[in-house]
Amino acid sequence: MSEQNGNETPGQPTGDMLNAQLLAMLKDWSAYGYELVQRLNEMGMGHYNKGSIYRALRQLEQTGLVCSIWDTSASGPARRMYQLTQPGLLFLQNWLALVDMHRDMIQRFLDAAGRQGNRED
Amino acid sequence: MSEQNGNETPGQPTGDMLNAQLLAMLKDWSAYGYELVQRLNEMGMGHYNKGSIYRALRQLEQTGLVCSIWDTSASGPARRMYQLTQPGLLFLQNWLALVDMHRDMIQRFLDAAGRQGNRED
DNA sequence: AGAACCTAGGTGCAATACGCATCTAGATGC
DNA sequence: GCATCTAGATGCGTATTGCACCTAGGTTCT
Repeated sequence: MSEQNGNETPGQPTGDMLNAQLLAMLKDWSAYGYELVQRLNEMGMGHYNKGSIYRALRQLEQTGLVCSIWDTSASGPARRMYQLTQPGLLFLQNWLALVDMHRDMIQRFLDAAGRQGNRED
Repeated sequence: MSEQNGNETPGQPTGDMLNAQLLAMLKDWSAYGYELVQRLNEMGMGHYNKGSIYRALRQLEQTGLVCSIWDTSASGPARRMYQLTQPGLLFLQNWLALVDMHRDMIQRFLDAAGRQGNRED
């Protein structure tokens, strides 16, 4: 994942986080890479890298979480259409559970008002 | 972030995700690396890599999200004690907001019952 | 004493992941 | 022809990562 950029702002989601976003977007309808790149950027959560997304999709296919076919029906360059697979859906559910744990854990620590000293730095 | 391992299981959190876990654990009390390694592994969310955790802590210090001092008061090898800084707390809050967006986005896609075809793959 | 083990932090290296720029190629418009 | 948009992909230098290994203080057992 992209690390800090010198301040306190988290970087863009990459790795499993980006994978999960992509899989989620493929849940109920096929899509192709170019489309996903645009939709991710429209969705506001930071601006994504084309190269990383295309490569993430190819890797998701290699590991069987999505599958793809070439779509030449539309005019213009051929599109590689992706679909979520069953393992992909499983991954997504596992990921959601893990993110929930992560989120709750952080929330718990943030909520726990300084029980010893509450140093202000 | 660690990628797939050939099945549908997400890898261990690394990158910003690991950073957030570490920062959260430092919220209200200082701790040292060895301790954090053990506590992370006890907390169940996968088993973490010693090297990655020590390096993450050093990098968090470089970017100012934590600070550290050597603690030689206890017996045994010296411990590098870490504390969360104000920027670190800010990072944590920003991260939580970002994770919430990520989580909600995935949840939204998972909940949206197949609105077109609902292919079972 | 010294061997074995635990704590604590760290490094070296190969493999992977990433951002950025660039490339190919079809289609459309001028 | 030439510019531009769509669509996918790659090359390359850097950053991260996992794994194994190393240093060093301390305790326990023999």
